[in-house]
Amino acid sequence: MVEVARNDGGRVELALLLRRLTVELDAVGERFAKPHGLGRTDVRAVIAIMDATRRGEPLTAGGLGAAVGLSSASVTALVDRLERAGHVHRVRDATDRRRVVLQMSEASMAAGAAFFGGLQRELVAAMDGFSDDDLDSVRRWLTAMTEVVVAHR
Amino acid sequence: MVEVARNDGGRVELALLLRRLTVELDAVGERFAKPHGLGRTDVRAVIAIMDATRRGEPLTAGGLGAAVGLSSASVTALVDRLERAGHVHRVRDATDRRRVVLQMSEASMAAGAAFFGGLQRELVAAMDGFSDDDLDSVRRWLTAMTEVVVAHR
DNA sequence: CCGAATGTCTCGATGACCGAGAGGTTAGGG
DNA sequence: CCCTAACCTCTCGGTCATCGAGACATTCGG
Repeated sequence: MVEVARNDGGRVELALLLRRLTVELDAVGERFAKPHGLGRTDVRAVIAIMDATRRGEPLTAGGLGAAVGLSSASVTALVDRLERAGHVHRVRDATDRRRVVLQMSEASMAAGAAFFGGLQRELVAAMDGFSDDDLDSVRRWLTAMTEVVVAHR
Repeated sequence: MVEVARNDGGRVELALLLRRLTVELDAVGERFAKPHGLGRTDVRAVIAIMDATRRGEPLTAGGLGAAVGLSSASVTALVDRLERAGHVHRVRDATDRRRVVLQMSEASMAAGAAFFGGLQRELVAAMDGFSDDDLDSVRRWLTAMTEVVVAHR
């Protein structure tokens, strides 16, 4: 690894920086989860539900399972946990009464917005020191890296 | 979120791109874990052991626990699993015989290098389309973002 | 109206994790 | 040389997240 870092123009270093950043972002997730009595999966679930709600396409139990990669049995247990903790409500869909749509509670929506929204604002603020050209480079880079990662099997 | 995206020069979009990328990188970890009979934690452990070994400071059981945030009991179980699967060996430290240092097996080292090294090569290759200035912008940005994330409590 | 498809939940089993504490090892002071 | 405190790892018992299989309710097409 180190020995490769000679004539690559620092490209390997960027890969390592990226890994470091993802590790730290992971840690942030845990710092959010702990005080709220949530586990890893629960945070992913909450984020998925909030994202879907914001998109105006509320998640169903099944959709949540697909989103976070859980079996139906696990989704039931997961939603039980989140509901018991007051983070989501189960609501029977009016048009298809087999389905259960998940709604975030006001309080949890606010808590999530405060935590992650706060982080996002800090990140955006830290971008003030960058020119539009800088940020455009970053955007293209992030897009390229994501494509590689998605394609990697 | 969307409504903030008007006059920020795409900064929020970058934050979302970053999140997308971390999610995909997470998925890569799982694609590595599954076929090798490993769990989430196991992969983190293997990476920690490989990193430490490369640094020339082999991890002990206790060090591994600190690195991945597990109790000593869990570390024992974790190392049991990895050892049973043939990924690591327990070796009593010669100078301090209380300690157990962990060594990756040749085979697993090779498998890890093939998988993650391969991904790294693809990432580096995808950076060919970027100028040195581009990459310098990216480097500064990654560094700045990491600082924000680390500082966020 | 009936059967197949669909969405969610229940049950029992498995495995990862933790807290408490046992057991062996080292270092330092009488 | 021994005793004790500190240290590192492992064992034990319990808790919780997850899964596979299948039950139950609902919808949809013929």
